[in-house]
Amino acid sequence: MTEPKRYLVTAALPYANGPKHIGHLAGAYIPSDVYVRYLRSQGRDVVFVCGSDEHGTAIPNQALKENTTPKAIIDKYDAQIRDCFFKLGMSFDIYHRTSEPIHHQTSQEIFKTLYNKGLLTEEISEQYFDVTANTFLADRYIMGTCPKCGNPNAYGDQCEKCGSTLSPRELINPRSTLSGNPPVLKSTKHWYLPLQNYETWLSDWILKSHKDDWKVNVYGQCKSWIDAGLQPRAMTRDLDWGIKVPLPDAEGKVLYVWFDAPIGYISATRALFQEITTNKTKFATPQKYFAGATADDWKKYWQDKDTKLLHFVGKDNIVFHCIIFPIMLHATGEYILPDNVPANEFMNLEGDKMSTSRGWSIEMHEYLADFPDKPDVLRYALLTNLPETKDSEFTWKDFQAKNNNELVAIFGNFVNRALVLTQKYFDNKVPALGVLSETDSKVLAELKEFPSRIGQSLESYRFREATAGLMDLARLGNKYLAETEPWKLAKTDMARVGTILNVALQIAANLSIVAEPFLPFSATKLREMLQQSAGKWAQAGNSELLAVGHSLGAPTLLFEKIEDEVINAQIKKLNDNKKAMELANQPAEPAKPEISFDDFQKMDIRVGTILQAERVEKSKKLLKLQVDTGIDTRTVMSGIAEHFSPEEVTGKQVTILVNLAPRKIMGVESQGMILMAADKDGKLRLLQPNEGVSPGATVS
RNA sequence: GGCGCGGUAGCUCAGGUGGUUAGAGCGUUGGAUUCAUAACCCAAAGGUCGGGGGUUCAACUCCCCCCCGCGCUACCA
Repeated sequence: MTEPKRYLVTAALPYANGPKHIGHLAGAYIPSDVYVRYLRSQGRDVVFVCGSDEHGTAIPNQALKENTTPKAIIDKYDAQIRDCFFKLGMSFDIYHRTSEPIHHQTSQEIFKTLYNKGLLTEEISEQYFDVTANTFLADRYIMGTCPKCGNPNAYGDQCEKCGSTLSPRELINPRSTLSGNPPVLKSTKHWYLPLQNYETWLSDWILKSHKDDWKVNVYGQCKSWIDAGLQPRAMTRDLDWGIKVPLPDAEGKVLYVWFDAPIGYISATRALFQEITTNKTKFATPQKYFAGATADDWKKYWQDKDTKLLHFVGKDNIVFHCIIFPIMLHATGEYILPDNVPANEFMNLEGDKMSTSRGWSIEMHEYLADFPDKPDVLRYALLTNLPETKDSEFTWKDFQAKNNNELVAIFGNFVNRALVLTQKYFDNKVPALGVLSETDSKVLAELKEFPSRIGQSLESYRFREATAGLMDLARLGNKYLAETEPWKLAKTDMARVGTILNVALQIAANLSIVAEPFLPFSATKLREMLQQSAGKWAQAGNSELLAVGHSLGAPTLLFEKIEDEVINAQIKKLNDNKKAMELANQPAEPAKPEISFDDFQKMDIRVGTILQAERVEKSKKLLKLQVDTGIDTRTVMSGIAEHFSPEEVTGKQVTILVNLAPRKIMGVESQGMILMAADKDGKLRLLQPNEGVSPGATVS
């Protein structure tokens, strides 16, 4: 395998319309970070970019929902995601934003390049337009009756009841979800990228040259798309949020978010080199290769054939990173193509698909709030169970087990044993190495094998296997101690004990190097314990990392156990969250059959005041109320005792139906009915006039 | 409906181009041990590899059909 001159690694740009969850981490971010940290440890020239994706229709719509501006939305979620990534140890050289001017510029340049080359086609089509909101509507924002099953709440792209895919024009009685009004058809012009023109080229590139080195799930999905035949795809949208189409006759039009988002990788790289050359490094971790870099050096990473470009994404992104973006890059004639797109599948959670909107997810910021000192535990739990070949499953019990049985019991325990023994017998100094026994030699020989084996797994994007390799190294240490039993020899042969502990400590020192890409925080902690400077991958496997007589730091615990209560609380939180979201998302009760005005007129509804309230014996639900109706003072039995105490309703104005036929309830005659609003969760609320009115005021 | 990816021990998952007794971790059981966050170490039990056909001397691995899960897509491969 010939080693590339340099690497450019991208991690999917998170969409800044909401918080991101651990499924996103497992899909793209954690693996990419491990990979990059490994490359850096190898001394390779690598740039690692990411950033917030801040355009598209969902952003202004989220703003509408949160009653704020699109800018406020992206600022909020960009800051949140950025902060979480930092706390989880994501080592981007730059975390950029697609709202930055340099990205607008880059995207427009690429659009213009394609346009000037005559590679874009113009088409005029009729699209639904919301007159009140003064905007064209994306398919998802149009609802109507499904032509196939009659579901009145089908979306413009799909009916979720019968599952059929729709186009907005098929909907019966379409309405805009923004205003609720029926939209009108309006013709509009857009620029399309004729993907079908690149079929042969794409087929050669993917189906022929990457048949063996791309993952089957990625290859299969690409093949499916290519075999299906590609269609022209609109690269512009009617929207006032995004990157302006850089053409004279394009008022009110922006670039399609999927056109500009992947270009964000390029902009981020440009911005990185601008920052390096102006010494503004905020979230960057520049490397020695950047010495003497110029602002134009980003081009080496995007245009030089000796650069290995890698896109880490989740499976929902495969088509954009393997088909559309490469076609864009290829069409410009200026850019290199990805060497690989090691996309992962999805990670499910406790038996169900992760979904922020359904409340069934573990958001990054929530995890960090609950486990602020445990970023590595999450990294490890995800790494050992990445959805590399198929959808995988995250459970809290498994998270606990991975922590308690592996990080604590194997990794942390081994380090602790080696250090505590050294402290006990050798005053915390690395003891001398004597004559090696057969066991020692065997262990040292095995130790030597680990770094390259783990490295090979990483270079083939087998992160689970690599992570298992790391833990196996700690196992080797434990096994070595169990076999040599230095605590027994301490009574008779201290020199031998020294040799054993020297070997054990060298294994621990190796762990700190090999663990760094996977568990960066713990690796640092371990280095501090060993009083060891950061080591490079090339040194790993070496059994002389720690010099004889070297003083060690105080042994502390690398990991701590996580108790059942903590895990149970998380599971409960998850279920509570889901229930809350179910309620919030539950549709309102369907309307009752129509009635006439006369029917309504028959009801005599008034505002009354509760003068007295008392509990009713043997009844959980009933309160016995004395209500001043303006006409009289009467007794009303009301089933609100589970929601209100007598004290809190006394003196309150309420809405009362006064001409309801009297009825005996629990032996007491109830003369009327208090009207209540029942929320989706069954909780009751009083209906009160917004200002006090005199008792007996009629309601109509 | 079509296409893609999956369906392997109780659980989470590995198993290039078909070939001796199908693997790992966890869990379970037994043993050993006490330096260590009762952790470590050793060992055992556990699978008709979704179901049914076929090719082959030989199939978890190739072909066909069916069932299930996930994803993509739509008068269309």
